[in-house]
Amino acid sequence: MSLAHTILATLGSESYSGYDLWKKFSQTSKYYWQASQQQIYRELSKLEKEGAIASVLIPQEGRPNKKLYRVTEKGIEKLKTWLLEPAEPMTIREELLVKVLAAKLIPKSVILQEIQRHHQIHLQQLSVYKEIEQQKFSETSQLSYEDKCLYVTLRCGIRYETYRIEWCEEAIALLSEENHE
Amino acid sequence: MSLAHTILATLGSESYSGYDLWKKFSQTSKYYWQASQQQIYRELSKLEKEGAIASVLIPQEGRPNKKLYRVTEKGIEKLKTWLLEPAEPMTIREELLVKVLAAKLIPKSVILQEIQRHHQIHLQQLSVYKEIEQQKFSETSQLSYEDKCLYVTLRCGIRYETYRIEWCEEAIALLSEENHE
DNA sequence: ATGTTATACTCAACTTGTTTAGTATGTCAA
DNA sequence: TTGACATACTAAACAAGTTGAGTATAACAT
Repeated sequence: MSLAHTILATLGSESYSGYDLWKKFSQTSKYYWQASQQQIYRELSKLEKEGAIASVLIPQEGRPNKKLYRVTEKGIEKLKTWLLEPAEPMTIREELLVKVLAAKLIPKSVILQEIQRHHQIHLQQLSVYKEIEQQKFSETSQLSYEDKCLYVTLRCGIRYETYRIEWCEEAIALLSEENHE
Repeated sequence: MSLAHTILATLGSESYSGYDLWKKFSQTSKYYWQASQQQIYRELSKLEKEGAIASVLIPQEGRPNKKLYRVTEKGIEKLKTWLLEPAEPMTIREELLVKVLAAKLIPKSVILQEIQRHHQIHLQQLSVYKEIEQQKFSETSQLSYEDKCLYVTLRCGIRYETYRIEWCEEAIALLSEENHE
């Protein structure tokens, strides 16, 4: 859907190779869009074919050559057009919730451990985001509008992890109770 | 991915037609899995083909006939096997965040209005969930384990909407500031 | 010397998800 | 009586996402 637009937006500020984009997407961009390496390479060749991005081959010593991509005027226009369209709230697909929904079929300890595991994962991701917040956005009042936009996406990531953590804690508390009817 | 399992879990407690499932998925099941009518019908025929569910044709007067589906033993086994596997935290894909990321390319008012619109949508969804909470889960201490599982999924929906609402408010506050550097 | 990890990219098969178009019946309001 | 809406389902093309295999180079540790 908007992987193409995410790539265009990312290439707007800096040039990236497919591999760099993948690393960025699987690390810092985790909180707004995730994509696999193959998806990114495929999208890049599609975008290049339609002229939204252009590449230069960078010969490298000691490691494989790479293709550096940049957005073209056409790509900027495509991005702008999309930006003016309304964004739909994303559809929710929570695998863990489906498991909770059918939890009566398996031992309680299994589902509790699974929620506990997710709790840990989200705690860890939260600490990564908070680290970024401290290092890059400690003085909020002095950010440019562009940086504020970036910061707002990070805040969403932080709030997302917090929501997941708090839900895990509530779920464990509720399901651990022994006084079921 | 787990649409099939969501269907199996749903059919575990009650028989549904494809149409009924679609209504359930687009109304109350909004907070754990969403699927379109076509996706549900396709998944149903696939599940029936592999023997995980079975159907009976219910002739109806005054309206088209319908196929009522129920889970088979094989379906229960399939579900149980899946329940014992770990669930991966779902990938995040927030279209609105990608727009915020590239917001510098369009007038500030456009993005602020869009966030405002999402704020409204989530406020409304939250009130729907809170209504369900009041009507079905007002006395938490007296719920059976099975109902507690259901309640925990609703709590996730409530927390999700709250997280979105609070983020929208924070984003509007931050981006509205006039003292950018 | 061998295995592992990291860089950097391509191809193909497959499953999911979306979009659009149908078929058919009945209710209700303008 | 015409159109909109609700029920109930089917089909098919297309886009997006996943999984697995493969090519190639170089650094680093065992």
